[in-house]
Amino acid sequence: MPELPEVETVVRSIALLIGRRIVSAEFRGLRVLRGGDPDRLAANLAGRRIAAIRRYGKFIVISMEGGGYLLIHLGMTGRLLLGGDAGKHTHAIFNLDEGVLLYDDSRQFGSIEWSDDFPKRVARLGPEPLEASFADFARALKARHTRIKALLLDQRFLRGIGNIYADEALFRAGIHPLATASRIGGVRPRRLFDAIHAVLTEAIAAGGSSISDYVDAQGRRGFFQFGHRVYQRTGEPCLTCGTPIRRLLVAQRSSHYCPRCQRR
DNA sequence: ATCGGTACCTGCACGC
DNA sequence: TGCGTGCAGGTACCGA
Repeated sequence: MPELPEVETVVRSIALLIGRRIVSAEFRGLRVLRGGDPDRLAANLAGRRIAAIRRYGKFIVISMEGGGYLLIHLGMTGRLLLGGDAGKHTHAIFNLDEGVLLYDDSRQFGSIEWSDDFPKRVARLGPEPLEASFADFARALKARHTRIKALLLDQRFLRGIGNIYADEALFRAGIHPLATASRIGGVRPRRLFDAIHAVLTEAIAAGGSSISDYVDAQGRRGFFQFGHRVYQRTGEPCLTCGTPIRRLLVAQRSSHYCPRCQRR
């Protein structure tokens, strides 16, 4: 579920944990723990204090006092929850000197891993969409001969954009999802850059999109789903021209677009 | 090196 | 009620 705006909202909602101490940690059945040793990680975390919590694209990086990083990715259904009871899909429990933090993930596409050094998975990512310069964006766009929708989903191009915000940005920019990135010319690179900026900024302000069950660490739903113009609106009228929104598959992902506003 | 397709996992909505 | 199908904010990995 979570793309950049949702992960940003989660990070903000757990910022109050900075300075807290992890008393103990428990990991259950973990596919999510990516081959790491649950007991060793629990022992490593016990007694350590949280120094910083930052977001890089869709990754959450928790820096620990004394060095080392806890890397968390929410996958499709991952949730970090402050307080509450452990359930069927709770895979990690962090007992803090004040309160408890749970990691919940029904589909188990998320991950939790420890890294002594700054995580390589994060170092490999492209720039933050809200920090990248237009010049760099335009240059990178021109260099890629792939379909624009697939490129927006590529975390090495920009980090943090997922299926919802890719579709929403392309709609706002009037670009067809199958357009070849390098052949997007004229004012359209600028329009796409601005559209990405606008849609992410608006979504963060709205606390993200809650399609089915996304919530922040305090259990609050976002409301940017009410601002979606094409995502999951197949068959409904385009808000600009009334043409029914269409859906097609690009890179095995649903892409929603207006065939009139987004010509090939 | 770059691509596009598949695998991973659970839950839900739908048609029969 | 149950069963099969398709779909869902994710990334990693494979072969071409």
